[in-house]
Amino acid sequence: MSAPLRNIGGAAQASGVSAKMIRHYEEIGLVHKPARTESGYRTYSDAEVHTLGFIKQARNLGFSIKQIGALLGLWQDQARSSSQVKALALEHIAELDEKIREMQVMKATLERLAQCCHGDARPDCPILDGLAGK
Amino acid sequence: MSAPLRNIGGAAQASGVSAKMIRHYEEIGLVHKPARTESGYRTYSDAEVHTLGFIKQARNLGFSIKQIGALLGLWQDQARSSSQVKALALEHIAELDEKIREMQVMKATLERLAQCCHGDARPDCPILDGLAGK
DNA sequence: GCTTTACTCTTCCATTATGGGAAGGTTTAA
DNA sequence: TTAAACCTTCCCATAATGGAAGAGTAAAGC
Repeated sequence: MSAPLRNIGGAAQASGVSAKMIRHYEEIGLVHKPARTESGYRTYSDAEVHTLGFIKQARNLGFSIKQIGALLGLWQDQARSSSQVKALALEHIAELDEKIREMQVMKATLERLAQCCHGDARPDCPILDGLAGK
Repeated sequence: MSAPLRNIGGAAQASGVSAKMIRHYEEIGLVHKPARTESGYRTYSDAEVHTLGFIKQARNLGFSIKQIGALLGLWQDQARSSSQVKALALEHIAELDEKIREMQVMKATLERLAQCCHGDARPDCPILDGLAGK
């Protein structure tokens, strides 16, 4: 009962990361180069698939690839302190918050303009006027 | 008192769009090719600078270049109906809303994980556990 | 064993919007 | 006249993902 090895399609299905992205993550050094069969096919162990799943979860939470690299380093570092991880998470939360706020401002401005626009067959339009700086 | 013509630097300063981006917008056909001096410098009229300012405002509200192309078309179309503009705006509001919602979910999930993390010198960390799918 | 089908391989191109920089010509002001 | 401040084009880079082409490989059916 050796660890099951999968080629890239199986690893993709098991981890939720597309084969395309797995190759990409390898190319940019986010994950180690996997073993290859004699004919050159990549083969992935359970541990490698698990790592890909970790990356997938982190992407789902909006972490950048750079941040994920740091998270992976901490994950695999037995001597990490949880404060390091928490700092990364809080930093990302702050980024999310800023982007959310920016978009809420955009949305509010647009809604205000849209509310003033009668939205019928006539050409005059406060939305365009607003964009034109009037 | 003919209309003052500016070269690209002046147009950039007056519109808030960088010279780099003005050239880019020209290249992708978002704005018309401006006149050139004998030596090849672009020259911009007030109307062209105004158009660039329009684009800048639309970008500030998060419209995509494609959407801005449509907005510009409507802006310059005397026969437009305000309902067309409003439809574009509402569509974009819906996009913003969706992105905001996605990020709020990310943020809430992360905050929940971070709250469980004691954030001290010990290595055990619910954030990493969460990412690892535990 | 042969054929077909489903993988996989690499390499290149595209996306979105923006910026940096190099190498060289022009304008302007001292 | 020369130096600074412009401008030109062209190429490259970002972040994350996808697609397609052209060629090799694996597995299943018959």
